[in-house]
Amino acid sequence: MLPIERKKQIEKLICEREHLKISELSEIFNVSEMTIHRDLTPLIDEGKIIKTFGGVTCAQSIQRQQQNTCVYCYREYQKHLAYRIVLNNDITEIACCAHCGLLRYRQREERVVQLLARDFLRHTTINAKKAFYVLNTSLHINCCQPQVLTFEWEDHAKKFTKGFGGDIYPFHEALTIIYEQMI
Amino acid sequence: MLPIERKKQIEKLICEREHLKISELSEIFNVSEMTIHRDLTPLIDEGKIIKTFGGVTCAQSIQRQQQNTCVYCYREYQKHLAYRIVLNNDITEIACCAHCGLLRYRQREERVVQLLARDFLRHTTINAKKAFYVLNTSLHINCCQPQVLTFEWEDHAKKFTKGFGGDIYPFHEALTIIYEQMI
DNA sequence: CTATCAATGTTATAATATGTTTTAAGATGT
DNA sequence: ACATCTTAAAACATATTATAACATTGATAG
Repeated sequence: MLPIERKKQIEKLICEREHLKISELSEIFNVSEMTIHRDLTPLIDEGKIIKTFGGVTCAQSIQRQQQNTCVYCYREYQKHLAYRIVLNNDITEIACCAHCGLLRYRQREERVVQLLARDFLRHTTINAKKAFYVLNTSLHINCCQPQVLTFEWEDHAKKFTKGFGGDIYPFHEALTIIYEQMI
Repeated sequence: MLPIERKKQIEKLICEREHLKISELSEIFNVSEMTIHRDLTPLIDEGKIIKTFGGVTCAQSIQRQQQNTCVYCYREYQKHLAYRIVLNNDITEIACCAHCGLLRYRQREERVVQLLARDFLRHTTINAKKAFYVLNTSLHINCCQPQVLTFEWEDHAKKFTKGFGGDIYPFHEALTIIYEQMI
């Protein structure tokens, strides 16, 4: 295997597994640990990985551990479902989905200056207060229950429920319903 | 074999295999490594290949891997629409959407060992050959035209088209239709 | 026939990659 | 805080590959 191939694969492996020992990489590619150290140097310089004693960690995954968990349920969130709550001290809280986002909103209500959701189909960022909330649909997305989907346009929400069923609510109604279902 | 013929074949080989050693090329064409070096010089000058110690790499494949761009249309791709083509040399090519993925599949067909898509609604990774392809729907997702959406289950595809319109096809039919629409 | 040229091979030297050994630094347990 | 173990980094040695210079071959024109 060419050195450049190995270097690429090392980078890929680290990102996939998040953590790896130098000794493991040495065995995988059948080269000495010194060679692995040398392969890693440019990746460290570029900030792609972080080296700790005995191993390496993907720089992104470190961020993820610190930042990518839902502020309400502590689940890891996916970008396309994320619900963002901007507070009056410029801090943004991120919930894993509209379900958690609505519940968190109730807790923080008086400090919230902005509320952002994602359009379920187009993944565009939208104003969560003007969004249309679909509950009780037959499509399950493997996030929190009772499930809540957000749409920018009522038209899309209607077309969606035509096929997948469910009920459409504006922001405040969805807020009340979810809250009542959780107590 | 004529020198010019060998040079052409070297270029082709490098693009196919992505990586190649000088020593391998030397054996394949039964000429000295020095001759291979000389053959490669113009390709390097043209920027078609990148030479590293001991071998050569196809320039395109390096750029693509680094930049998160579609292997077919060179657009930056989004994870939830990505279409992945795993080749028999363990290299994975990534297209920005099913549209580009299908067209790329045609080019690489005999070398493809696996084909992965994402379920449009649930974002789960699915077998692209068993997926259901929705064309001509009214929902536009700001990727390549003619637009192609992939679903794991026919049921979901049907429910989707009930609201948003469009036609459902299995893999091979979608492949043919997209190809014919692009010529 | 031989001068010339292009293509290729050969050899010597330089550059790069890798491994090994030694020394320094960090982790761990008492 | 110290002893011990593990890992990192530096220095050196070795192996591999690249490059440049020169040699060989074969074709062609004069």
